[in-house]
Amino acid sequence: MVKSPKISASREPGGLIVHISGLLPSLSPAEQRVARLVVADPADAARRTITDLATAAETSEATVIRFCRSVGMDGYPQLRIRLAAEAARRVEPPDARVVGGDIPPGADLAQIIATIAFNDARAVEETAEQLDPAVCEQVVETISAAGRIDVYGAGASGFVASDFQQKLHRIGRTAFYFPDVHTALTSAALLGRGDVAIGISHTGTTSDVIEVLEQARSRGATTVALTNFPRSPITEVADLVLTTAARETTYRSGATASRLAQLTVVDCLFVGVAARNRARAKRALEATAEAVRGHRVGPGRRRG
Amino acid sequence: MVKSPKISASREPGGLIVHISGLLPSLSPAEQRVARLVVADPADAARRTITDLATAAETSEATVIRFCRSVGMDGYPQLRIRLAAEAARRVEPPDARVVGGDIPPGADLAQIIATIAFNDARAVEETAEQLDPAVCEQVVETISAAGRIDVYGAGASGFVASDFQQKLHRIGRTAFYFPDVHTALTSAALLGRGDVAIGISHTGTTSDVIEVLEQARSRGATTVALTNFPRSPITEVADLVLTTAARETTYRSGATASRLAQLTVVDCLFVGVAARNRARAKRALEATAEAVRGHRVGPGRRRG
DNA sequence: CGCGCGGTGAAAGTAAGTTTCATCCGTGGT
DNA sequence: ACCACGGATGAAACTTACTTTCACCGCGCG
Repeated sequence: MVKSPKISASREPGGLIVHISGLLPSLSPAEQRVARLVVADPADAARRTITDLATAAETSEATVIRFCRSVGMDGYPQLRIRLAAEAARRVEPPDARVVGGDIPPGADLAQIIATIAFNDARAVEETAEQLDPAVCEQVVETISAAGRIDVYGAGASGFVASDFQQKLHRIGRTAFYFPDVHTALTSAALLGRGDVAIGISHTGTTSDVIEVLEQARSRGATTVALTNFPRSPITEVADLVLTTAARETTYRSGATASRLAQLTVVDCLFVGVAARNRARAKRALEATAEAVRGHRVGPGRRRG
Repeated sequence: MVKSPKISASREPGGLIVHISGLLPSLSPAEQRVARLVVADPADAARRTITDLATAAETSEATVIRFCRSVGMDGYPQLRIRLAAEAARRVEPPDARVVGGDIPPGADLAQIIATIAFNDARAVEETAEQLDPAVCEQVVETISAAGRIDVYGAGASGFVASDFQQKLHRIGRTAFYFPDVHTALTSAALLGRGDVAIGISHTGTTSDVIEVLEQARSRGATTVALTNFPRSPITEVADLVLTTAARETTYRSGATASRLAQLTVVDCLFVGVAARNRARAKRALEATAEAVRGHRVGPGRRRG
């Protein structure tokens, strides 16, 4: 027997609610009561059980089912998930985050977290957007072919430098990092053609790093700079320049966003180098992972 | 009878999937099969009936229910609607980025950059979403009131630990970091009531860090853990637990995304502590900035 | 060697969703 | 005025989905 008209809602991309309210007048009174509840608060409706919803609409479960069919659903469960999905989508769009700016003086932790995360994520994304793949490619190539790699950085950028060094080392490249300027200078003096010196400085004005890069360059090494400012002094002593895109909020002198951006770049270079020789990199990584295995304890399942 | 620990997922605004993947290693094998299906395609899972899902995971309905409870849901229907909601939200733009997964073997630099940046940014955002402001608040408070702060971390997490130490130090808090386990243990043994020990470990299974935290705790210090896995061993020796939300691609053993996530958390804590006493923090920051001024060179800035 | 315990699925039990059907009520034809 | 008719509706039967219980298995530990 031919059942109800059944309006197709199978693919109502964004408009289940709209769809329902559209055919609201064509529904029977009892179904309308259900429909109104659903339209008024989809998320809430999705949470209810069919009996619950029926009671709320002062009707029977049967009517709710009929309503489901009327709007083109197979049954109640399907309606439920669609409603949940619908409700979730129509929540966020208008983003009310504290964009870009500083952290307001009276902010609570939740606000602080949202702001920082937003800026950090932003810095990462924007950095990626403005990174020049061609330059990256050259850097990757240079590193891959290098006899020795020195990574320089001071202060906050020192962590990044150190990190990069460690990463390269893990995939079997000969890389160094020096926390101390004198040692760094010494090392730079020993570089030569075919070697690489990478200087990291957010501001691009850190004289120590610039000086070391200069030294390295004068010895014939290829120099690479990673900075946030494309025309800062450090770029003048670098053969290849990579830039980050971070806008720091004044309150975070630690240069956090910039550091995340730097790490992202380092990461890209690292993966690029590793991808050059998958097999070798993989072997090296596995070996290093194996090495620390003894320092791991078993997975701590639920507390017994 | 006391049921399982039940990690709160009651309000996991955007991070159900993240939450689940964090809990993954602490689940039993059969539950892990279910979890993997769910994480792989939440929308699809939401469409399935419990029997269907159980079959797909080659297990019984009972296990699926157990899985629901393990991740903090009341039952299967609740999981279902949450998944539907989740899935609806994460319909990423038209973008066909290689999400979460590995970098394809033949990828060029541009692809690598896009993928990494996407995952990194994602890790930062998701971490922020699932961070519990209340716990952060407690940590901030503890740090603010602490006589001494020790930050521990090994390997990649060591950089983060070191970074945190340096940041705290810059705003005038007495903080230490030790690259060496023995020294760290020694230091931990000297901690007491009112002091804080912070242990950072992505996997939460680094025995060195756990050991040190344990030592610190036995001396009466408040212990804080920062890890990606809410039920890993490290959480058992921590009074306060903060979690990151990073899904690593296998090719990046360096745990990059996780490190960005960790840094974001560190940042939040740092700003939180600094905000506690704006004046003092500001003064300290200015003083430290002034100190390195001599190491900066001229024009530098922007397009100088 | 056996004791206990976590993990597991079969099966029993319960709740949710669906169908059936009798009733109600308004309508229009006689 | 009466009564057939048909749509709307909810009670109850029925089916399916979800949840709980329980016995078993395999494994680590004393």
